Amino acid sequence: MEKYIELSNLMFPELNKTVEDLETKYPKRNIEGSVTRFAPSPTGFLHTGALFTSLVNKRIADQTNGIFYLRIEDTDKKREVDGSVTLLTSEMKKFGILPNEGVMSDTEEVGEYGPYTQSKREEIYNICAKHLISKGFAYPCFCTNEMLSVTREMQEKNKQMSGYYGIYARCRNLSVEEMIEKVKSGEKYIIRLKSSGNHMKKISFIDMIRGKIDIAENDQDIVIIKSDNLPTYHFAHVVDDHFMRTTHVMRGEEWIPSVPIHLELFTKMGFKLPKFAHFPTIMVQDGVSKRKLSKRKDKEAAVSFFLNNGYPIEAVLEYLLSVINSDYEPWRMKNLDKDMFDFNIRLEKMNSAGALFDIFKLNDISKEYISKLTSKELLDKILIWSKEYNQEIFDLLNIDLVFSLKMLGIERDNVKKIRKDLVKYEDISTSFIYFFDKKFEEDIRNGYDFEYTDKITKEVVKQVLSKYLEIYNHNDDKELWFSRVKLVASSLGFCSDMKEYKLNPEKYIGNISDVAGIIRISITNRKNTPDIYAIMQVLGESKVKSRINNCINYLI
RNA sequence: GGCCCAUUGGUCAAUCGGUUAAGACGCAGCCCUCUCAAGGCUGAAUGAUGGGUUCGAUUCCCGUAUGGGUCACCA
Repeated sequence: MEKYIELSNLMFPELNKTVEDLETKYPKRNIEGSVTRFAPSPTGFLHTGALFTSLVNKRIADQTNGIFYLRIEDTDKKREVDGSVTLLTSEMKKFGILPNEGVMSDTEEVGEYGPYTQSKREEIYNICAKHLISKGFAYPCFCTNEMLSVTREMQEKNKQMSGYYGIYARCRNLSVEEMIEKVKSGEKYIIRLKSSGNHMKKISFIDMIRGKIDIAENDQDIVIIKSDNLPTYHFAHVVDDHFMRTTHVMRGEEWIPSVPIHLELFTKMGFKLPKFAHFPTIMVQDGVSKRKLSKRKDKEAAVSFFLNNGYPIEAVLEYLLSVINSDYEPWRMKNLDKDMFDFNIRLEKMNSAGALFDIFKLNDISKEYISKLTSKELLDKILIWSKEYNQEIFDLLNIDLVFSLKMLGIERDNVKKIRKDLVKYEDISTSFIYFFDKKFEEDIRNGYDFEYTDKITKEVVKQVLSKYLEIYNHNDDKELWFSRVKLVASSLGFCSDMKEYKLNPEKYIGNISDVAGIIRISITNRKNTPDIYAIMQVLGESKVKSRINNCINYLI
């Protein structure tokens, strides 16, 4: 025992703080609620899976009036990407996933349990590592990378379990005297856990989503402090989640296999275990098989995909909520006017199988969401979005805001007929583009999209437009307007009654919908649009007339 | 390969041993209709597989198959 203490003092001569000091400095939190965290590595943008993870953590904390904090796990300096923290925090903010504590931006940390950036916590890890060494639960390992890879190759050749354990853990069998000797002589080392586990023995832990999980004990002398003096994930996780007083460790299922390591570490440190929950991975269909959402292959893997395309934040969040707990949807249908966060998620209800990312479902939720907005709300949201993500749309809408508002109000501010053709804000640039003169003119530069037939010839189309223009009155109400269209139809040999037309199609050149279609194309150059009367009302008399006139001229 | 997790329609899924196996998305058809969207109605489509346990199994247990994860001085 004495010897271990001597060794630990030799390895950390400057360090005189103890684990007890840390316990005092980071006392148990005086709250009832759950303490959860999101702990990403600063390796780039916010991944969709990470958004899922952070949402659950956030909700569990909020639902219990607990604390949700953000911790940055930057112990791998090689993989770190500049600017990630700024990106990460700003993207989380956009989705409304604000931490109560921890890293708020790349320059700001809030809370009494920090620092919340792992690279700033070296001393804390060292104190804990020293503690382990002084107890004989950890030791310095002097093996070089070359030695380790030789061992690994041999293990592979002999089909043995790879890793640093048992007889392969050369340095664990060094006597303390030898260790002291080597350290004194300045030999380079890293620090390993001295595992006392038995791989043949099973232990179990309770996962809040999956229930009891039986798994082999850890017997690997895993590295806890690397040669750059920073901890590995396993050690940092145990130390941080203890001293930040996390009650619920909730992370992706890829961590399940390393839980035995964590369990041993918690125990050897004398820490109380937090509760664990491991989320299923969000998958994507790739041909016939499923795979993890991949940063490189799948555009929807990055949260910026939703932002760039103008998916309403609320829709993305609702979609995620429905993946977290599938009873969210029925709840939503029953509680139309409630806030989505009035819904309490439950870990036990979460499906443990990996869910496919379903863009159709997201689209549907998004359509539904947008359809419920008033035109004023919609305009405001699109303006906010486009200002940052789509300057062209922003400029177009700003040409005449009153006009834009009317445009978005078509078949909207009327509960009976809700349009659901807008999936995301970006769709403005396709489905509403003909409202803008500049864009419309560009569009017809290559001609109109009329489809001529034997009966409906270019000449007939021209006649329809001329006749329509002749009797058009902008002040008509909708019924009057339609009766005039009927008049145009019957005067030129079209049938103005659909039922009659279906009975005797051969008697007519075409029907009322052909006439409306011709007018539609002359004004919008689209075969499909919302109510053509409403469109004309928004465009105004002079634009309508000049567009029809232009079209007639084109046909000559 | 070892270990771990998973497996109900194309997708998300409900069922706390007994159901005509919900619902949603998507798909198809019909109705409504100036086109589209929406809406209404209808439809096709599901318990991977082999054994147990049980009066009875989608539900519990075991094997097999398939998919995913993990075996670093990365997280």
